[in-house]
Amino acid sequence: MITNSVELKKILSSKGIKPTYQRLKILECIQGSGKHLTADSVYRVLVKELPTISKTTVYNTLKAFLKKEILVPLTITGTEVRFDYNTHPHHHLLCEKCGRIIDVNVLCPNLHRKEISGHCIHELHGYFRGVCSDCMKKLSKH
Amino acid sequence: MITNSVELKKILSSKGIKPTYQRLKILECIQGSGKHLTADSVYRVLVKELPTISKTTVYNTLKAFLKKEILVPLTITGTEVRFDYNTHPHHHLLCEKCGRIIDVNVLCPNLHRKEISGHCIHELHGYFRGVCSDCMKKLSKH
DNA sequence: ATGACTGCAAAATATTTGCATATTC
DNA sequence: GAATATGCAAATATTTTGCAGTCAT
Repeated sequence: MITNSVELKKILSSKGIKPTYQRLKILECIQGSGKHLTADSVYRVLVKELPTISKTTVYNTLKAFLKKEILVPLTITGTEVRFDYNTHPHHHLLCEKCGRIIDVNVLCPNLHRKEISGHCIHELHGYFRGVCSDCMKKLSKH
Repeated sequence: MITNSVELKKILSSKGIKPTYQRLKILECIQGSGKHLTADSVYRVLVKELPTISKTTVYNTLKAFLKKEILVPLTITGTEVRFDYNTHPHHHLLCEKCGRIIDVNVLCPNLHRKEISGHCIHELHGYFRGVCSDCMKKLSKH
């Protein structure tokens, strides 16, 4: 990731979102982490250097980012939403051993379909459940 | 759906789950609905004819069914888990207009892969976001 | 009577809302 | 200074946990 604060500001402005300090920090946090953070984890990271930030602002902001399609929601665990910086479509793996969510690149013929049996398709979310390669290695040592 | 109470009882027994009255009712409710219910909607349906049933039992039971792979969790909205009676793997569509979750049958070459870049795959969940055919029809009338 | 199942109440977790204050153009 | 954004506190929604009572074998 080479995207810096100035570029993130441009992205927000181009989508009609005022690039306030909090909003920039929230976007920077998610795109810089390389992970799939929840609203709560974004809050916990930011509150260290920005002690006055509130969870409400984090939630408001993330919701706005979703609407403008700056972020994509990952709803894999079912009890929390994670946020993915919207680069290109890809699948995910939820590791049943360590709980991590890992990017997986697979070819999928359905990724760019616009219509399926009369339904209009906007996007495809695919995720696998299984055991990640790291956990597989640990298991095979025993 | 032709599966009846007797067959459901067999399914539970064969998976090592004691087929109590509550458990049978819960499974019957989900498999008979043809929909994708949440724990809360299962509870609200059952409490009408079984006023003493508790949400705790519904949650306990559904969790046990997941572990034994009698049901599959649908985690599409991100703030609630829906339950699908596990017949054969299929994709879903979340309609952005009406909010319904609809079964979609698509061919997917990744549905039966057991391994991807070192990760061990147990199952694939795929869902589309878009507008369902019913809502598309309504839209085109204007 | 032993172990598993059920259900109430309370806790924990995740998210939303109302409203007053603060910030920005 | 009008409009928008922020943040506190309280409310809501979903799920989990502790524990006591119940049921079936």
